[in-house]
Amino acid sequence: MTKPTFYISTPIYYPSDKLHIGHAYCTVAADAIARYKRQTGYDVYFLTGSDEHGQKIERVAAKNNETPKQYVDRIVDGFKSLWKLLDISNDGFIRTTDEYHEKSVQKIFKKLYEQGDIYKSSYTGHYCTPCESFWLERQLKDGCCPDCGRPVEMVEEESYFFRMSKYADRLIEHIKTHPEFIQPPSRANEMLQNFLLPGLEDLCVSRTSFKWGIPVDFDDRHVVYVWLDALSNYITKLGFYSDDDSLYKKYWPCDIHLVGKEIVRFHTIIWPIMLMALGEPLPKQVFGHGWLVLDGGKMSKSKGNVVDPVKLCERYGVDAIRYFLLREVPFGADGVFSNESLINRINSDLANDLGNLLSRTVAMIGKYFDGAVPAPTVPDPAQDDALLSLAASLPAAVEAQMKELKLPEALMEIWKLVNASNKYIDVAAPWVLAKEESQKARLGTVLYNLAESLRFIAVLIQPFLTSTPKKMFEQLGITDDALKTIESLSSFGGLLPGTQVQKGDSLFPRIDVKKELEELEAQTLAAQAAAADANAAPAEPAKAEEPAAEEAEEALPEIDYADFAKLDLRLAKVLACEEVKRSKKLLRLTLKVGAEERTVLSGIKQWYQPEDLVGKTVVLVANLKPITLCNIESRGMILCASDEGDVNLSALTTLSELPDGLKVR
RNA sequence: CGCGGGGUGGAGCAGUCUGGUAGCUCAUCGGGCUCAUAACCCGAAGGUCGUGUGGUUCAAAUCCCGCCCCCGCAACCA
Repeated sequence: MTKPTFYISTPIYYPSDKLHIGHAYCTVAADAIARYKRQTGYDVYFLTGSDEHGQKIERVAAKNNETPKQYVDRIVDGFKSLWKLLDISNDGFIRTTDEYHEKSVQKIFKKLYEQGDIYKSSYTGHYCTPCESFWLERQLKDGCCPDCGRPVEMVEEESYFFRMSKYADRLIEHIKTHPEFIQPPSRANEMLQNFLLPGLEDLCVSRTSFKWGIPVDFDDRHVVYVWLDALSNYITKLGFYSDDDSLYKKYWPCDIHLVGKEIVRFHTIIWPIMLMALGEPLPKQVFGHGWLVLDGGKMSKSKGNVVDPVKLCERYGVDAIRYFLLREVPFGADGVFSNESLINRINSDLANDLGNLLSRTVAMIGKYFDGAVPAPTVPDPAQDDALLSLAASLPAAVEAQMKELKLPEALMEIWKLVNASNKYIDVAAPWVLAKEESQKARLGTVLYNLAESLRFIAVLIQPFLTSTPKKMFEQLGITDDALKTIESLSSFGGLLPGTQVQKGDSLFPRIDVKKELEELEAQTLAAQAAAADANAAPAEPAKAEEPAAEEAEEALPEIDYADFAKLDLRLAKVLACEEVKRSKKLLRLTLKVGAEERTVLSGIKQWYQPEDLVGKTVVLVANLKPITLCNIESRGMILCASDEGDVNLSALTTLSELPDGLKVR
């Protein structure tokens, strides 16, 4: 009989930076699921990888004086070594720069073009000429390029578009009839309400503004743009549209795409529509996991609070980190990361409960039976039943949780046996039995039950922790691989009496919380000081962080008077001012400019009450191209001054009262 | 009226769908034990379940309505 297949993927991560603990979380979770499925008899394919194209990479590489390829090679090596460190058991690693992928994507693009789902049109956006890049509205900083601080202009670029709207109805239908498709279910509502039901826009799928991407083979000025390239990885790695698509035939459709909640949208809208257009089956499930949130809020480079998984592993060990990630975060929701919660988790669950249990059990077998596991000859149902029946029911209990991808709950089930074993020791009191020679057989039974329970535990935690079960088997003296399988748990009593146990090191040394936190605090301070030094001294740029923004801050290029004269600046009187409903930022101002009245929107709700402004004279850029925001046309902008973080802001006005309409120059 | 999630003992969460004595982990306090990594086991204290003293009901954390606060997504700082 052939095994059923199971295909699981993580996102392919973007190598613009090193990976942080959030990426590690997703990949470790996928790994635990993959290992569990293998353990329970599936033929698993587990895929992860890297998404290597795009302008950002092109640019970061240039900053490092590397070619994009050199740069991604280096960073992706880092990805791979992190996964190795974390004992990730992926079967494949795809890089979007791999040749098979590029070829296959070109074929996909061509097919969609030929069948009319991709068409050529043009795209209008904010363009920064010196940087040669397009920016989204919200990326702009004070209306200027976030990279160099210079003004952007509206530019049209020829692009290919993917006709998503054509498949929207089918997708809506699919989501409604397949409740398991988007998990957790709240995400499905979000997608439906926010994107699908209001109507899909066609997606821009090519760019001419940069080169670092897969060329469109029939129009080489264009490069395939992000999603069509990246999402395809899930099938190109399996050989889709290649000479050998046997893996594709075997494993597709995917069982689970595990993704962060921020990219659920792309995986549940763009990706299925791409597959529909290709005439291929859709993945069975897209699971959006939550984030590891730091004490102070979201993890971000600018806050300087990014948690490096490598450092954590060095300090606490890989299994401790894996355990924390899998246990602490409710799957599908956000979880909080803090050093304190990490250390507490390690101490209580791993050191106190599990490590200590193994230690005391092995020690007693050593002490009372010279290290040979005794035979269970004298059962005492009153004491033993609770333990034995719990152990017997455990594999099914774990399965029930894993079926719903409830990883923390699965671990909690296993820990019930850990706790029950500790309690069993207390109830059976082996040290009392040891005092009476007549109780020796009963003592042996108690210790046997403990050792066997530990074997159950070791077997069941194998998907979650990787080195710990090995150490446990070693200390328990179990060498027969048959005793390490899930099948060997079908009955309690697989462990052979006479097995020689071996006292070893503590599984998880206990951490002194207070001392540890103090030390970490000191380290953080040192790191901050070092960072400050690095900023002050323009020495070797160890890593290309983001100094560019600051450099650009002071110096905009000189302009001629003629450039300035293009601005029509006017004094304007605020006749009326009201909040724009549905907007967090905008105030709607009615201005009198000489004989004229006009409506101007300004994003200053945060700083001004509407009544603060009425009657005031402000400076208006009168000949700015009108724009529609929140369905209101804004004709011009008023000038304000603000500090770096936009903490303080003030609208500009005049020192003495002057009539509105006057020219400012 | 954009969409969604959340507000439960000091901290983090479950319970809400299918109303019926408010549960778990950690921290605190008391006790037990000494095999073990000052670990383990037992017990206690601590909550008017955001709010209206709203509605339905014999009965509401749970269902309905209003309001407040937090967080994410989306959309707009011209």
